[in-house]
Amino acid sequence: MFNKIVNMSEAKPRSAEELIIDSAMKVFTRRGFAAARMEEIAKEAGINRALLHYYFRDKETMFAIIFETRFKEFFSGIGTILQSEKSLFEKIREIVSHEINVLTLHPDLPRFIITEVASQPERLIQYGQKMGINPRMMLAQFNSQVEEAIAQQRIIPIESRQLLMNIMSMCIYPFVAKPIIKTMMQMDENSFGELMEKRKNDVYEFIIKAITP
Amino acid sequence: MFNKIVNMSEAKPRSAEELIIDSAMKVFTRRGFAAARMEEIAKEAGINRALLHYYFRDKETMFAIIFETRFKEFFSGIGTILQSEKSLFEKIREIVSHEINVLTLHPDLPRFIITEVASQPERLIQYGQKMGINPRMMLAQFNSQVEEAIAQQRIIPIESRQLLMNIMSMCIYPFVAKPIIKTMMQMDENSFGELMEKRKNDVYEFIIKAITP
DNA sequence: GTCTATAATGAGATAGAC
DNA sequence: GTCTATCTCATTATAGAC
Repeated sequence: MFNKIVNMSEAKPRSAEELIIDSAMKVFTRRGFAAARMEEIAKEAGINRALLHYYFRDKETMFAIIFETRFKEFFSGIGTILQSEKSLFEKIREIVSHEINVLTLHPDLPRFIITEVASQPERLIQYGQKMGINPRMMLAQFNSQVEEAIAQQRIIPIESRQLLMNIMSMCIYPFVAKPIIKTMMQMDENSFGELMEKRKNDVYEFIIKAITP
Repeated sequence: MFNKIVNMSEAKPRSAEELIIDSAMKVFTRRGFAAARMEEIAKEAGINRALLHYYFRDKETMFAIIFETRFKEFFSGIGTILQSEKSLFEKIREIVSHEINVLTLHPDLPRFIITEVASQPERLIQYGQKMGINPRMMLAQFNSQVEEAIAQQRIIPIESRQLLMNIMSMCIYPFVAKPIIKTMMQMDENSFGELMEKRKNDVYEFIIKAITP
């Protein structure tokens, strides 16, 4: 019990395994698989290179674990929202604020997923079905919701795929291109953060204005 | 003269140097700097590995040449349009169709630029000024154009940075995430192409609808 | 479990023949 | 100019002491 209290005020002592996972997450995300160095992972974890191989057989194995985690972070939220029972407009609001919230915390998540999927597209199908993601269903539901809204003239005619692409693009791209945007628009970390915070509402209103009759 | 005619019907015989450049372009773009292999570049050019070093000192040098070319492809078009004397609406239409046209021809261009800039942000400034790109001016002009349109109530109040981000996002992101989108939406190369062709108009109208009072 | 030392390999770069 | 053979080095992976 005394220990518990001490641990609450101190930084919790993490196992080597946890330290490695955390470090690998950072390094793989920052550099991508090919440019990541086992040395850098070990260093950031504060342990020896050989220990990486003790816990995880090799680089590929480590990467697979990291990729799966990040893959979930990237897809599970949006999947849940798309499949929920919310109304179309509510869904759009939720997607926008959820995406921008998550990506504010993990700005380099989408670039990581995108580059690694591009370099090995099999992974998308492999991990997708491994964690029970069914794009067909997700999209079908969104699609019929859009069709219905069009039929009832609550929104103007628009193809649901284009609408979904618009929504996702406006949320995700600014983070994918963050280094470019920051430089071009001469923003520091803070002003970028503020712009994204404000963007949650701006993008939502932009979309609603675009699709409302 | 006879030779000329023959050459016109045959594939033009390209110099080793050109073959290497073409191949390097493909391989670096496909894999990124870190994962690109000199072996693969040589193979695709149909020549020997040593010859790469004869024409271009080393991997870094080769990459710099490729990167500069692709950097221009990515930025010069948009730069020219932003700085032109066109009206705001014309500008938006031009940006959208120009971007989608270029990226249809070079779908993996933005992913390449983005990953390589992310891994070495100095390059952005370095190459940017090397080819006389001045983001401040480009954005300032677009900004005042937006402000003016707002003042004259031709468009609703909107922050120009957000508007520009929306435009660029909707054009570029679908190509950045192409492998993901194709899989999720179960499209083949053709249907993706058709969707993008249609997108030129869809995105333009989406934006206009969103900003018109 | 964690380290040091070392092996094994992969990949970039150079030397030198033709 | 173009190739084969070789060198060098960085990096992953393993063996074995503690």
